[in-house]
Amino acid sequence: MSVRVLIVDDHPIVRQGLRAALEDGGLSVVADVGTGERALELVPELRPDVVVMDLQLGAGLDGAETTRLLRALPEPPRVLVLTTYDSEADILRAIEAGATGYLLKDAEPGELRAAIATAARGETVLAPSVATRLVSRVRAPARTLTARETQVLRMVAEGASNAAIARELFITEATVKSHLVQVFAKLGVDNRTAATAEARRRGVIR
Amino acid sequence: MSVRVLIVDDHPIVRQGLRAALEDGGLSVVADVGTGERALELVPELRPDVVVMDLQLGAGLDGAETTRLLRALPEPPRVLVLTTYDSEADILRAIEAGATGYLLKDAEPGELRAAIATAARGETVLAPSVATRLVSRVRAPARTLTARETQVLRMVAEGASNAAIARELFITEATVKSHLVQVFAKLGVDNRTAATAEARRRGVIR
DNA sequence: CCCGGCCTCCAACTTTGGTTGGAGGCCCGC
DNA sequence: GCGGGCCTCCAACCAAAGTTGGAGGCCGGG
Repeated sequence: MSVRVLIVDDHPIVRQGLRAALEDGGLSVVADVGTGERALELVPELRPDVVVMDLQLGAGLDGAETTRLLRALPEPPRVLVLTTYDSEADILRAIEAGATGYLLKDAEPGELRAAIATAARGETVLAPSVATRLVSRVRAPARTLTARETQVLRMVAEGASNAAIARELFITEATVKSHLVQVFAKLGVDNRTAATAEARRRGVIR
Repeated sequence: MSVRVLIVDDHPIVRQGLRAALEDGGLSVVADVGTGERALELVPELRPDVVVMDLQLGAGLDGAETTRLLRALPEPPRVLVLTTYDSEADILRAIEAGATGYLLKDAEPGELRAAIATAARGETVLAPSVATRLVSRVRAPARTLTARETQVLRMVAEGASNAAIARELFITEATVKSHLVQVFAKLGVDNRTAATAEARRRGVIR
């Protein structure tokens, strides 16, 4: 019996392409939808084995959040993330939300079908570039930013001053500077603009 | 006789989706290719009326450059850009490269087919959000950055210091600061990190 | 229980960035 | 030929940002 798939992507063109690619390969596409909300409605009813999920879904629920909610259902489907970006932040969010796999949209239809079969069996499947990122993250002994540091960095990237950040977070400017010292050291830079550039490059912010 | 279309997109899934959407609508897809180079090879031979072009094409020629080269051919095809982003920089580059239209990938298949018909007649077709950006750009009396200002801003966004920028451009730091004063005023901000954030938001840098 | 990481804060200092109000040369279009 | 935009440069000042070398409280794991 063939694997039952539900497609979540906000682009109609991509939905149509996926459907064609999967049905050509003998898979059964039970539905294709454009929003996370719609996916949450249909999954309990249609019981797909695998949900193919885009991360960027326009307004409303995003792909990672939808994945988390789907995985919280009784007898949840496997979720295979299929997206354009391989930023570290996206990958980590998706995996920690419970995704069984992470593929990029430049995948060939054949790879994609193989990945769905693998995901249906509950085995993890990662695109090569995604795997590389994860491995290098494990190897590099986690010069990883803490939650607070990331939060501060994100505000810096928006153009906020230290004073503004302090106000918004109800801490002193001294503390903001302390966090930034850590951030600069971890990213190997020495000023805030370089930090946002490097963070973007590494994908810790988008 | 039906409109002849050639598809250029680096994602096989999207190519398949586009092909399905267009053929369902009675259009004739003469080929779909993944690179600009391949498009340049096939167009003189297949003579499509309209080329549907993604801007992001991975390695090699990008969509804007490919558009420019296609439009330089004898009896060139119309080029309809179909992409994910509506950044000002992308839009301007595409239009000035000779694109006849600019649509976003969240378009419905029906809209897309209508746009192709319009483009085939040589009329311009813009997605609403793209049109809005263009109009607001015309209305706002061109608080537009000069070449030099953009160059400096781009280096700022990379995290370069004023001193580093001065060195690289063979000008003094005073000049760099002068340019930045202009940039800040035009973008309505008062520091370099906010400037890069705003520039990114407006799509003047990516 | 104590160690380590995280978050908070401080003072005092140096450096960089940003502001103000200029100026001159160049080139283009009117 | 001249006005205007662009690019260049200057001095001097003020305001942020970044550095250094601390410290204390909290929490979770060994």
